[in-house]
Amino acid sequence: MGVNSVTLVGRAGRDPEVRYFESGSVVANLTLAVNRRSRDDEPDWFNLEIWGKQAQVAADYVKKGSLLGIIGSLKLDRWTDRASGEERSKPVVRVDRLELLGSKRDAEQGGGFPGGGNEEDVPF
Amino acid sequence: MGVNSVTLVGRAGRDPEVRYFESGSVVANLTLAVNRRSRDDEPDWFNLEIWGKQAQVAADYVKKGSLLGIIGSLKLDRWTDRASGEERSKPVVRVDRLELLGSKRDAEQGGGFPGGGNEEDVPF
Amino acid sequence: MGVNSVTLVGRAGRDPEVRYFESGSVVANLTLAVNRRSRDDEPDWFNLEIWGKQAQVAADYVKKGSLLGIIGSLKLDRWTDRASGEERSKPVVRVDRLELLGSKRDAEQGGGFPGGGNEEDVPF
Amino acid sequence: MGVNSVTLVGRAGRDPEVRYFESGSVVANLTLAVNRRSRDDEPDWFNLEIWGKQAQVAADYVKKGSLLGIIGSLKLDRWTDRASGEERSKPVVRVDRLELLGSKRDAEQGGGFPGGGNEEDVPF
DNA sequence: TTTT
DNA sequence: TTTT
Repeated sequence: MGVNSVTLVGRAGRDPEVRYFESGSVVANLTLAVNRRSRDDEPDWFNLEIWGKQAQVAADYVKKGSLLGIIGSLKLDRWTDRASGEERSKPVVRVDRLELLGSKRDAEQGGGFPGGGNEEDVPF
Repeated sequence: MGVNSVTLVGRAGRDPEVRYFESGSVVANLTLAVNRRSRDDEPDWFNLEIWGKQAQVAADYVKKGSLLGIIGSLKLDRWTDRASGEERSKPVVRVDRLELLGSKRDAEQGGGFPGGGNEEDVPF
Repeated sequence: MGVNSVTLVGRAGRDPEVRYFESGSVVANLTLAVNRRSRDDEPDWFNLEIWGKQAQVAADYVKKGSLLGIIGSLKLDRWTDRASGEERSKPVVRVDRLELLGSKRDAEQGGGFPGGGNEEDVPF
Repeated sequence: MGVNSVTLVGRAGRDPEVRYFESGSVVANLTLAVNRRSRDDEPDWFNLEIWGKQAQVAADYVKKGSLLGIIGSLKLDRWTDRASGEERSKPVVRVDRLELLGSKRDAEQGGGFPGGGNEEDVPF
């Protein structure tokens, strides 16, 4: 009785942290910077959690700065702070699909979006 | 250079809080319970923020328990806790579209989908 | 290098057609009526294609009139019309996740979806 | 009573066609190639329809080959073929938000995301 | 804090 | 018809 779908495009803030469990499971964690509409705003930084094969893809191909597209769902990790006793929560995006968008090669070979880079030119 | 799209279906945990600003702006805030796949799990609770006309729709039609579909974007409200000096953040879903998908009252009143299947009959 | 995510909520126009292959694969096909913003407009009717376990869920629980939420991707089936030689295409939504959001029966009975509440009964 | 959300990332197959109406409305139409998971598969080609300010952005900045992210909804344009009398339909993605992904600056500077991880440095 |  |  719930639908929960999140699609994001942004850049990895760090190389992924990858953990291998004795069970054979793999999980990759990374942060993704997603711009807001106005370029003056700070981007939003989201915590991504990726399991299984896609985690291995992240481990092998995602680097700090990689442009990524992800499809997943949003969950709230909740816990009680020991010191203060306060309820805390951290949003985590559970990634179902990970797409590597563009690459260093893209950038080297040029192309892309003409006239970009000047905020005044992009009126949104 | 960012894409940020969130689609959720869940139930309102409370009647919306609506604030009217002197500027004429309206904002409605409410929490949405979105069930996880397993019914044993606690749902995720998300904070929704709705501006403008859709806020007025929320004020007029959304009640505790209403089944809602929303399309919007995910942002992280960030602040520094005065007492502890710690960085805090709270995820907020900024709603661009709000759909009323029915409520307990609908069900009680015999609402729902009478005689579906014939296109002429589809009452929505 | 592609991102393709579709989220829909609407009502099943017919009971699903389910096919079992010798390989053990299962596919369910159904149409979904999704309202446009204006209630005066006709809804959009989409073709859904569901494979595997979720197809079996569709076979067992989805009826004409069921309110469904789906997450998937959009593809265009293309072919050449034999008679006219023209290129044709039909959009199909490949469903990755299927959520049962209630049915006519729900509204009438005021209860949930048949067999619900017991995780073992809801194999997804 | 409908939810309809589509998020795509792909490349423009052509420069947009832009039409200006006497009413002052602007519409841009273009096709978007969205790759499937397997690179051996042909991409899906979608028809995009963009109105208003975003249409003007498309007119000014989108070129054949531009990498685009879009958020919108899926509709089916339907008509009856005059010659054959057959029902036809063509899927159209109505774009609510258009994002230009990748920029000249990216290309000029080579390699992704210089100095990432420090929010102050994030150049997008 | 929702709902089935 | 895009791109890698």
